[in-house]
Amino acid sequence: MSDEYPIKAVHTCFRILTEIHNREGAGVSELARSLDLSKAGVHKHLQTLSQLGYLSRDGDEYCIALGFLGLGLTARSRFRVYQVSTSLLRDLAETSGYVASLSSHQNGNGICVAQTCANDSLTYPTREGDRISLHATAAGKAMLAYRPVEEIERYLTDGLDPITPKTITNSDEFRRELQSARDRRVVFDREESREGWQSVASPITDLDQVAIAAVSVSGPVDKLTGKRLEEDITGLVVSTAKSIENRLL
Amino acid sequence: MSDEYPIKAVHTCFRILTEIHNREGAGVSELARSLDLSKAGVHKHLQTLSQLGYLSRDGDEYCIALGFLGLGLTARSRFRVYQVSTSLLRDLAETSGYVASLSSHQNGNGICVAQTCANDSLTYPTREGDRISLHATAAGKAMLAYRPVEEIERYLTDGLDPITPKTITNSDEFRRELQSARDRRVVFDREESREGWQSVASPITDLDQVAIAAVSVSGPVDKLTGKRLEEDITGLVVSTAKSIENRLL
DNA sequence: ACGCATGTTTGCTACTGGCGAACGATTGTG
DNA sequence: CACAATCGTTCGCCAGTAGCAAACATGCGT
Repeated sequence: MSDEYPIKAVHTCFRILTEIHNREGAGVSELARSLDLSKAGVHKHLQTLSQLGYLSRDGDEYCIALGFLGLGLTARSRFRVYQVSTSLLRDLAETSGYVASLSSHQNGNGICVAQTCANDSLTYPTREGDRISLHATAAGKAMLAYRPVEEIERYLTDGLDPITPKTITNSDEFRRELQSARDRRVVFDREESREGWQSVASPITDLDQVAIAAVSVSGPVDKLTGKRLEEDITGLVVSTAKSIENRLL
Repeated sequence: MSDEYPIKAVHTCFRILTEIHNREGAGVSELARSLDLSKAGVHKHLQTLSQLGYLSRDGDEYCIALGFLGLGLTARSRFRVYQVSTSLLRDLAETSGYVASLSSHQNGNGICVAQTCANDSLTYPTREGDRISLHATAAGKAMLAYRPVEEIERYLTDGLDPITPKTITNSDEFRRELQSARDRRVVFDREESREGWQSVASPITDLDQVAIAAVSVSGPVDKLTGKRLEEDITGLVVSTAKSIENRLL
């Protein structure tokens, strides 16, 4: 399946794009160096992408342009889960007082689809559209727990990279974590993906009990005591996830 | 400049993507037919893009996937104009009672960057992220009017394609339209881009009086009388554009 | 059972993606 | 002020691949 990408040029094209995305703008030499490509080659790609309206020059570096906005927003609005969740997410953020997110599962990847903050002082590091790891985040674990066994095993063989010192990297421990997620329909993230932040998540499953998305609330460790997290907010998250599932029927 | 795109494969890759985007999902044969490519070639592209997470199979057709969401949203949030406009746009939509939009100019293209509707019953056909034509929309004309002369002339030579029966296609008439836009800092769109819809727009310019964006309000012809459009709403649009310009300093 | 649509796979070849090297333009450093 | 070290860009060039035609597999409606 994942021999190699059939069309190499497209692959390098998106390698360049994501590198620019991560660096929030970059120049030719910079990109050629970090992607191990020739300057000339990178330059050709940048020219092509600029002409097509997917990159724009901002001073001396290339930046992601608005050409992607339409693609990204229609991809999201096609999602029924997203459509029915927006109002519920807002409520969840306000009653919990922290950051409420909707994440989705697509092709073995987790993506934060929508996010609402209770107030502007909270600057949660994950943003809408960001990829989230399936093993280190609450939403990721919630989704992974409700996926077919073979998919879980395949994920485990790829290895559980440590993202913070508290990330679960032991396979057996991780399997227990998923089992507990299935038992209680809730998972926690205790600084496993971002130091200083913890979360609670609950899965959103289809009629076959396969996860398609997850709801989560995240807050800074110093403002969110264990008790409040594990009791009050946990209840809110689970009931929001349930409500969303009902709206999908 | 626009000899040909240096990297053809990337060009066809995005031709395929936009075709899927326009059709809101498509299959291999369908795409090969309308883009005049071989089925095998299209298939390779689709496989590559799927593996990279930019397409997903939904039943029997390929759809734009969430991989683009991150790219699109960061492109937008990088825009200072967007950042400072959101609250003002909301106010504009509410006080006018119709649809308020912020459009931007990038590489000779217009794009609707943000949009707020006063109420949900309004279903304005242009959505966030959509390309808008520079000669048939109010926002497009507002921006074009405040661009360098050579750019305007270049645009005129490409031809003013009629989009609706009321689209201005005569070069001289169009030049007069732009002049009037410069005189009053306001332009109208009277069903020139969408039948049944009209708009008012005012440009947002930088210190050199070059347009970088435009603010507009759109409403259905049967609910928006000429008087209200040309007086009350026009004033609101112009003052909103001015406020945004001030916030940019 | 057949015909016709689809998606997928297989060689094959002309073309092109990506390389190294060289060229100006800028920068900043001694 | 000149030198060194960047940067982005352009130029040929060759191996490798993008894209083709055609065959194959599969599913649908008649």
